Amino acid sequence: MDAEMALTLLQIQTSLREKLASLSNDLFGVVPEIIAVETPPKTEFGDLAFPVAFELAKKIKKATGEKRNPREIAETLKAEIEKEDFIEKVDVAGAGYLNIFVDRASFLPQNSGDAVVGGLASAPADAPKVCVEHTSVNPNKAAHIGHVRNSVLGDTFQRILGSTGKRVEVQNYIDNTGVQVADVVVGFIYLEKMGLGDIKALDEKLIAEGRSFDYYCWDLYARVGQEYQINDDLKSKRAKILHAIEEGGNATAELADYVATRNVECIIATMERLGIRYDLLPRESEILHLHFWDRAFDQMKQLGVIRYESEGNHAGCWVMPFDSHEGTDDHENDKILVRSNGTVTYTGKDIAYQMWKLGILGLDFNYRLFHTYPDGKDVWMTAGPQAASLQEANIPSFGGGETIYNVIDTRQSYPQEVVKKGVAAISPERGEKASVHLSYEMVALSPAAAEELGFELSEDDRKRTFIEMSGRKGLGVKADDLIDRLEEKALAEVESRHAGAADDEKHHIAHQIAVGALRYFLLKFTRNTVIVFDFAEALSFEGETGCFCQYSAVRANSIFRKFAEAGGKMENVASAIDNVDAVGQVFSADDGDDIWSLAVLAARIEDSVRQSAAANEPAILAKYTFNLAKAFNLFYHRHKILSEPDETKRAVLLTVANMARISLTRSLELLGINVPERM
RNA sequence: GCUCCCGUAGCUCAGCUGGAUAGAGCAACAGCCUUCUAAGCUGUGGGUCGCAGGUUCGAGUCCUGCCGGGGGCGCCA
Repeated sequence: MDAEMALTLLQIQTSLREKLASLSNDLFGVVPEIIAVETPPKTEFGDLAFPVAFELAKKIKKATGEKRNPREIAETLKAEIEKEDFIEKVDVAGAGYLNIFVDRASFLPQNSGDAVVGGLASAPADAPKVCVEHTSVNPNKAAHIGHVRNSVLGDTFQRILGSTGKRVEVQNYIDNTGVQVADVVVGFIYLEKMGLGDIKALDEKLIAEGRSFDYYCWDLYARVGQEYQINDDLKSKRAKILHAIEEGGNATAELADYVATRNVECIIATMERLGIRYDLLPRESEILHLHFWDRAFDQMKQLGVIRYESEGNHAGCWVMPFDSHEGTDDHENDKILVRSNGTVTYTGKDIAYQMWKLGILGLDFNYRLFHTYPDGKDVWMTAGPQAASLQEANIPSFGGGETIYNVIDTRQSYPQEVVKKGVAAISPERGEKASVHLSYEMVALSPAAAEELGFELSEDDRKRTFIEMSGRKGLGVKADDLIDRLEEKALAEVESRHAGAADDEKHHIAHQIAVGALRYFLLKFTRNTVIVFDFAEALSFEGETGCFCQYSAVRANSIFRKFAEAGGKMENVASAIDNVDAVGQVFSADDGDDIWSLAVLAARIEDSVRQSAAANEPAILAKYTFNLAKAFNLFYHRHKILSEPDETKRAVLLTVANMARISLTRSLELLGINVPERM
């Protein structure tokens, strides 16, 4: 097969778009801004559909006043388009659709095997870098299911970007000097009466008992929250503790650092269970101690993007003028970055951090190796000024991304808007498009789920459609608990199917199924849908689930295992499908459309990934994956592949099944879901 | 009060920059395991796309208003 002649579906699509644009210009003297392409609702309608004639009719009328029939326009285009040799035929359908039928017999060998995902490639070393920040759980407690939505979205999006040729750096911001950490520190010092030594001893005791530090902190944080309500004295301690932590270089800060770091370790371990990893953990303490804010502040003052207020409500503050956002009439729209007492707001610090991410701050962190994953991948953490002299030789270069994606829930869209506008004001040439807020809705609990967790609800709460999780109240589904339950349930299923398998293997499979279930569950919803968590739904392995997709891929693999065991050779299959006439006959038979529909769906993976990347919406890829799995299951039931007597047809069935499993495996991989050996 | 998002089958959700007969899963009912794994497949029922106007050859999708639900609006983070 001539490699230069091989065309992927997306290339065919692009080529037709270009052709249609020039034809429009040549034949009608107008060019639509965009040539829309659709997927026809049924295989009988073709493989690609262009509603371009409607658009042209509109344009022509506007330009000349002449009313043209879309069908007639489509007929004119059809005659030209049909000349392309990768096209079998073109139909004009409906009111004027241009339906394209790809030449199946020549498409198949060109896109068989790994070629079906050939358009997806990892980034070359000199590719532009983008940064994705996700997870960013306050390091004062265990991660809950809401945090996992963030991490799974970010991790999946990161994988998607990578497959479109971007070099991706994943950051997990650690707010180690914030109020949430301070709250737990207040709990340790004033409620538990513990010092650093006591906490370390507690930590060892917990490990010995098989309990985890982040769970302990989860409960302690909730206790502190409760206590604050009735104990003003305790609450007054918080400000002092917070100040000591921010300042650093004292016993309280040391204690806080231990607590925060242990929680980070626990959270990283939780995420690692789900296949989620990071390149860098930037910490707030370094942003403070390396004076990132001061640098950002200087730049903003120099450029005049912020203003000192000498009178009014904000007298004594430095503010960023911000007039286009939603706000109350009672408050001016300007965003305060430096308070009248001289302290910096969170948004101020965030602007400095965003500037660093974009490479426009003019300062860098120091770094230290934080952790190495079992396969050798390193995670780095930022380090303070004292680390400057002992910087390791081979520290990767961090930050300085072309585009920065911040995965943060939608409730923070206002401060994110300020950050974006702020850095765009500092660097107009990069502009607002360099900062993307990948927002998503929260994961809430159904009243039933909250009660299942043992929380007592008021009458009013019970009537609500959902109840927000709250770390402060200790209300939430902890990530590790849910993963444990999923693994347990999956293990029971594996036991019942493969009782004879080794324990290691059974556990491994159960783990893969659990991860698939959880990740798919969180990815199938679009970002702006509130997920009302329901145990039954989250624990399901049937229907639209990760498990369903995995099962489909496992079945496909099993066909090829059997095929190889019987001495089958894929080379023979490849040469059999080079027979264009015979393959053409298979596709023109009664079930030809049916077989082709799976091949063409498998070939749509690249388009799906690109759509997903362009819309910043992993759910698009999740839906595609499920549809492909479903289509394969249907194919599997309709066609007896290995026992097919006709040699060419068998080769076609095997080729199409192979395309489907390669595509399915790849799209699952992009969702962070592995295909088990057996299920 | 200002502002953003949502309202699609009994339930939970898709519906690609306006396009073909509005789809999927769950739940319900009826079928399919001597044949590549039944965590599967097939079939049936189920819809005034919140309501009312408007733009368009064409509206679940765009515009306006209203109703209902949620978020945001701090010298918190």
